[in-house]
Amino acid sequence: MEYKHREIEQSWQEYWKENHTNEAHIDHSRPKFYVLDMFPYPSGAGLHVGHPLGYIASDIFSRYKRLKGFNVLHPMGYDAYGLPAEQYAIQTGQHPEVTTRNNIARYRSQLDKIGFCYDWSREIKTCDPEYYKWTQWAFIEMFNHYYDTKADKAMPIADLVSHFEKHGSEGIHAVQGKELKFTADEWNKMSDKEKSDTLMNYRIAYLGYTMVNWCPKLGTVLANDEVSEGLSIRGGYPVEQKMMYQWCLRVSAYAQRLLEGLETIEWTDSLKETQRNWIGRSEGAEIKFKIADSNIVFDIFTTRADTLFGVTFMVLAPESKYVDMVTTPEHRAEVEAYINEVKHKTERERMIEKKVTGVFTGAYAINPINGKKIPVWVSDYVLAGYGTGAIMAVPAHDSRDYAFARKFDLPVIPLIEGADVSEQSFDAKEGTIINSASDILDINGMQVKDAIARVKKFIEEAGIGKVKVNYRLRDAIFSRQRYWGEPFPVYYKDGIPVMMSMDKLPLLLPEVDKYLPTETGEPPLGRAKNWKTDEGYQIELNTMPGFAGSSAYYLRYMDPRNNNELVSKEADEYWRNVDLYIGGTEHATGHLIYSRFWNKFLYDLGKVCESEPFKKLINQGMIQGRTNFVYRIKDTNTFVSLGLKDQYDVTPIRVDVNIVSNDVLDTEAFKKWRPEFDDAEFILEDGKYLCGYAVEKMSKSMFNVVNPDDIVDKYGADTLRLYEMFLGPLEQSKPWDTNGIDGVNRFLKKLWGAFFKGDELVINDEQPSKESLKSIHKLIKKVGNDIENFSYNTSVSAFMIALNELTQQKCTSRSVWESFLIVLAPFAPHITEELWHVLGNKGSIFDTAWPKYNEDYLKESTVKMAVSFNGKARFTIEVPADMSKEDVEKVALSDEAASKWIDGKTVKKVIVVPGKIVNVVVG
RNA sequence: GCUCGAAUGGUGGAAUGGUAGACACGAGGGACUUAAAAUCCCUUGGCCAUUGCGGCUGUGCGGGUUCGAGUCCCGCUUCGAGCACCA
Repeated sequence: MEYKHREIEQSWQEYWKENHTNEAHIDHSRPKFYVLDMFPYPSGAGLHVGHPLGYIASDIFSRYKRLKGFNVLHPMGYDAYGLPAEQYAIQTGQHPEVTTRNNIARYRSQLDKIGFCYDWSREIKTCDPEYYKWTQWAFIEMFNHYYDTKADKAMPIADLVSHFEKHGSEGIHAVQGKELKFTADEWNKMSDKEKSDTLMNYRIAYLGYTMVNWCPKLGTVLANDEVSEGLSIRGGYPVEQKMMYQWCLRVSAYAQRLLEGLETIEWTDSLKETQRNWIGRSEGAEIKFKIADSNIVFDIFTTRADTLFGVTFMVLAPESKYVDMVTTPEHRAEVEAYINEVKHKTERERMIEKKVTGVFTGAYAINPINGKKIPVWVSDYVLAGYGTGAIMAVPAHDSRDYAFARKFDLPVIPLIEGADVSEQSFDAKEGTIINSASDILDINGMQVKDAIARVKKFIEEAGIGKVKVNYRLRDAIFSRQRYWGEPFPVYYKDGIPVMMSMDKLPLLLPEVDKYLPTETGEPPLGRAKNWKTDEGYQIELNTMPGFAGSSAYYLRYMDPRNNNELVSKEADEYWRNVDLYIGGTEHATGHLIYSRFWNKFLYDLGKVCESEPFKKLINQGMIQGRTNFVYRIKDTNTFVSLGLKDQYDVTPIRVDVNIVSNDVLDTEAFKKWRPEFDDAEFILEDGKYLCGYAVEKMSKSMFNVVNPDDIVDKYGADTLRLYEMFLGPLEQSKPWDTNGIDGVNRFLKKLWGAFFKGDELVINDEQPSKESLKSIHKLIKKVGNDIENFSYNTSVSAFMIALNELTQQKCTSRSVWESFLIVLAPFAPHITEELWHVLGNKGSIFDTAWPKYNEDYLKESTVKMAVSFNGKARFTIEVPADMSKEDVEKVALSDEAASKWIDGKTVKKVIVVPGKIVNVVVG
């Protein structure tokens, strides 16, 4: 009988659908297991063969867990808001919703063909009002909370308000934008607008003036993780810095908990490291510097309090408010010119130039440790957004300060014994301190580490500063000046932002005539008719960013149709959090930070019961494209095969990989591929045209896109699934190469063939042989271990080995083959279901249990051991597997060859490792 | 610059510190076939021997620990990833 993958796969996919095989329900009699894929943004290009890699891995794991008796939740949905659909809308006028719906339909049909076990009854789309109602709800909750540092969690803003009414700002423990001080009386006298503005300083979702990444080409601000090297990730357009009044999320309040939480989850070290870098905790001190002959005092942040004696100048960021305050009249013109110049440079220009620039303000600060007067400069190498936007410069021990000092001829005072600072700074945090003494403090002779601690303690005692921990993590900018996103449930009453009540949610995205900013430069929602509340108040014109919808979607899957809550308590307490999350590394600093933040916020509110959303996370590698090249002889239409191309002057041309097989070009298809090639001629080698290849990103423009639909059609979904896993370790990036796919396809055909002789089923109820039991139990053990360790490629090899062994043993025993099918089922669900059925079983193979393996079958009666002398293997002995160590030694030494070798020398040591090698040390 | 990871045949890749190269692709040879496809069998790291059995060498480079190192340690080289005027 022939293996007909098309019929088999279609019929089982229908069976699963009709029987709701993959739907999950709360069931307290079974342990739960939640397996999640990072849901895709449905792009217009559809899925290529790289996308399903992670989905296949999670599918295998889900099916395996199910066979192991777990109640598995394995849902899928779409991250449906995104720029491409909107850009397409701008160009064509087609509503992004239409584009998105079409793309989703395409994705769905592609996913269905691969035979995933998703519970589609739980499907969600972030652009669905029933879904984004809860995104809007979470935003309102964030608006209504502040972060309390004493309780170390989010608390209702109302608590803060009542504190203000009684005590003013005195005695609060709140994370705040600026340090504000006011009395109860002052608070009570504030206007509603003033109160609103003041509270923005504390709310977790707040409106604030911040420096944002503005992308003029996209017409919107972007989050830090959406920008790389001064260019937007989407589209690669230049990004500039701009002050804007924006909605922000106070993610920074959670910095420490986001850092600590990493200790409790099973993520790869590199991913945790990336998040630690992004959070960027740095311990240091904030020290007060007074401007000479004035009352102005400003703080600087440093991690090197020990270098206070080496400060030879101060630097303010151009955007610092102190610049204006300290600049002397004589220097004002020069300083203003400099600031103007800096302002007009984009971030990218600043980075490319890397020139040392700056200007003197004319002011002097007083070093609090020794009373020395030091000049205050302005330079763009100091960032406004980090620390206090001001630094103390220690050129001897900081390379940036050093470069600045050399350029402007400022003094350099070495503070560490033996450090040569004539050519470059000495940045290392080690050595013995010198030149560091004054009337009030002497740290000479101390080691750097101790000196830092000493100075920190001193400045706190002397009241000239305080110990401070800074984080690089910034608050997330939450407004986008775009159309295709969640509308903010906010309206403005007399200039005061007001949250809508829950009964007004979801606030639906309105229709607009064009997806472009208004003539007055307002976001596209400015075009919406009647974008006002019933009372006539203007509704917010910005929309939420892409990460808004993806930050809590894993919770919604637990209870996707609940109209009263994001997730019911019952569902949350059963499914808890994601046990296994699979997705790409590109979300390491975006989605995976925001989700953790969002989850912790909901945790503070008591809405979810786990403080971390994703217990274990696996990053699947990227599948790159494998581009094929043909070589055209210059100024001709003749193409020369790879091996002969060096004899000619050729231009390499990318050719569609779909008309190339095993690097051999289908020349007829090539002629038809493009009109200009229809009279192409070829210089062949060995009668074939061989193409060159290169590994590149998989994309249409490289002609290297392989569509999974084509593979499924030609070889079947089971072959695709096995082959994707066989390609290499899951977490490693690798190029797609269809060349090897015949191997796994052959394996499935052989498996099919093993069940039949002609059209007759050959499987019977005979007792399996010892060898067959050994082969199958070896396989059960190996595959179980491999799946738990995500080592799927070696599993595929194990199946091939086991199949070869069983066929060679002519094994036809039903029990053995049934075990084989169950173990293979997670990888190749269709063929195993079919053969399971052929064996006379009813129902789905996934309703059975994973076979138990018996260690006894794996034990060898005898083992071969290599006996080696001084590490060189000499001969092999065969001994009973359960022989004692001492007896093995005796056998090894009594062996004829051994005595010959030892002749004339004495045995120093005999090392016996059970089942391994006997090593005899002679000398 | 800092942090993390990687380097094994023609290719993708296997190897709890214990006979490196499993498994697969490709390649070469053979069987079946009028022929091709499909299928099956043999060979396949390199060098030498192949009228012997086999021998030598070999996991990016240089050291070290160990009876024994692809694996552990130290120092490099190259590639990849993340962060980056973060004070």
